[in-house]
Amino acid sequence: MADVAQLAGVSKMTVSHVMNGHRHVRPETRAKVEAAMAELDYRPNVTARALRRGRTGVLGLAVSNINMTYSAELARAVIEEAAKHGYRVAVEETRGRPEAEADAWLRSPLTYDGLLISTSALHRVPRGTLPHGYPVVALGESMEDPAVDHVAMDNDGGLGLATRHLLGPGRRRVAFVGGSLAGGTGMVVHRTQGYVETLAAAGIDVDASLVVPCSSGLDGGRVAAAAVLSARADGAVCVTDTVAIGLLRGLADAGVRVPGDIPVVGFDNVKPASYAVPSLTTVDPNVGELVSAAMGMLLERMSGFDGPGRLHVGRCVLVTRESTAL
Amino acid sequence: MADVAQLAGVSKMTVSHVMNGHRHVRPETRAKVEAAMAELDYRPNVTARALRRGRTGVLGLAVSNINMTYSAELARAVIEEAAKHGYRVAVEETRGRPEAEADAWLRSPLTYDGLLISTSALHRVPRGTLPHGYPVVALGESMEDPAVDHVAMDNDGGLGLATRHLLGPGRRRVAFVGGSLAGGTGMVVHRTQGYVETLAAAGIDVDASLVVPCSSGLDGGRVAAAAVLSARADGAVCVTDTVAIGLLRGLADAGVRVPGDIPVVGFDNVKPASYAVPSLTTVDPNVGELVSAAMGMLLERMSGFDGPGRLHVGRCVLVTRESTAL
DNA sequence: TTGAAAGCGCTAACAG
DNA sequence: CTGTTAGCGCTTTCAA
Repeated sequence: MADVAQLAGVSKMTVSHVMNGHRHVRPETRAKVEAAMAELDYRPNVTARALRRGRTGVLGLAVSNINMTYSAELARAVIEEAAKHGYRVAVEETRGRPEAEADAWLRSPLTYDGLLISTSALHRVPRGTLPHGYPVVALGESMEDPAVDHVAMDNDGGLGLATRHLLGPGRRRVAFVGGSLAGGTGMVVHRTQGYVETLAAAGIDVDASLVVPCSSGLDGGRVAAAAVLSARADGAVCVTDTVAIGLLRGLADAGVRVPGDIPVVGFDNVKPASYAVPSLTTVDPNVGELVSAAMGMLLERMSGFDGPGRLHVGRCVLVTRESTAL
Repeated sequence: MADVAQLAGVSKMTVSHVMNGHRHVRPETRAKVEAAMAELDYRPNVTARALRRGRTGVLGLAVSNINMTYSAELARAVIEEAAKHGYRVAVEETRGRPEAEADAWLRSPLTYDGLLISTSALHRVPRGTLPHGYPVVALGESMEDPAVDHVAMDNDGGLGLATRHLLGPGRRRVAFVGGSLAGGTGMVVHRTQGYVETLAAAGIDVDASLVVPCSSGLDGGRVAAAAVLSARADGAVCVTDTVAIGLLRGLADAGVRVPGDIPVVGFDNVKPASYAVPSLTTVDPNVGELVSAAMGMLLERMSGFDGPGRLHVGRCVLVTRESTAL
């Protein structure tokens, strides 16, 4: 920058103002500066700028698994919402690893003006580890840290919608694929709870063999098909669309027809759900609305709001498609 | 940091060394410093550190569309490869707008120690706009900027594999879905070229109605189904797996059986391809190998290599599955 | 084993 | 309309 200033015969300040348009510069001066910048192929050092300004214009988004469709769609929504407010977004992946990893990640983020975290392992992060006094909003499951703003979907209620949709005339053996009666991520716990409560309300005892745990990817659902069949399920609710799409594949492997033999419901209303064969009935958590709520909270934190953590819970809607069309 | 130093009764330097382990500190001194850091909930300012050190330990990855499965899987591969070398990765989305790609490239320079760009619109960025002398590797299609390292897949050859796989006894009307005879992104141009060349080698004239342009998402493929059918195609190669999965859905809508009526092939060997119903035959570009080549080049650039741009082209392999099992 | 000084590249605040 | 001064928070260099 000093070189540019010297070549243009002005001070560094003038160069700075030409770059930022922060004040009026005489056209000839501006032209000289711009010529010098071009001549020297000058590029501002954004690190120095950030240090001086105290802000970067970039928000961070932490997701546990960047190639899960849900994360990717969430990222897209966050990027669009942030752009409306003039911010860029950088996405980082935490791999959903517990304490150590999340903690290490959380110690470093001061490059970002604010941070959105959507990670499944966060419920295991010791309370107080999160950087209070630094703008953070947790997206997704509760971390049980009351000092941090949370935006959650209504996992419990959403899974209730899905389960009730399947429970019907003569159908009482609805499986829950990807659920767990023995704990797990916050998301799994809450969705399992929704399943259990809904069965209870319908007067059905939970048959543990119908709660089929599985890994969170496509593969988890595919593998789970065997257990679903051997439990003689007459319907299947899945913990996520990804698991559901895997299950569709697993059922196809076994020659089972969907919805004819077993209707299937997912959760998340991710785009591929409507392109699956058969297209997937699912629970739409309204991510756009969640993201805009989260962004609102984050911006408030960034402009100095320092109150206690708040909680926003979205509302879910059932979207019916072929996989439950009987 | 000054506060910590004062509370611990030492100089800022000692605090710095306790943090970084750069030199020996007497255990009692270290303990005092650590106590002070905990007491004050001290968090180092990574921006200041980066400014002083001249490096951040973070690499940038620019993708045009973060919720395309391919981008997400690429990101995952890059993150893992970078981790092997001690780097974190931040992913940014450019939405395929040339300005945004140039922007990520031009403005991020000193935030990231190096930058990988997976481009679709970059071929439209004016040559010379790009910051030479800053570590950059382009992943994917050529930008025709010979000063920049490129790592590309063999789009042309890969599409040849796919097309030849379908051309066979009595099958001469193989469509190319998502292709374009009129230009487009570098990727589309190269894959179309592979299609055209392969037909030529088989002595078949290109029927323009069999080259069906479409948007790049699932929807593009779904919508394209109608054109494929009305062109009386007897097989379909798709520009990407995503388009292919959309096409499967579109054909299912029309009651057309795959592979019975029309076998389908994709490109990218993205994970959902093997979970589609029917599972999708596709071209595997070997992303892992491409990423490791790109990372190698990037690390060389980061350690000062300043030679002319290099080109690495990977090799593709056909993976056959149900969608072409006759 | 510890400290003091200098400065990374930039911009806010105050002149002129 | 333009320049000067000071300093963001940290680490490198040199000195003790």
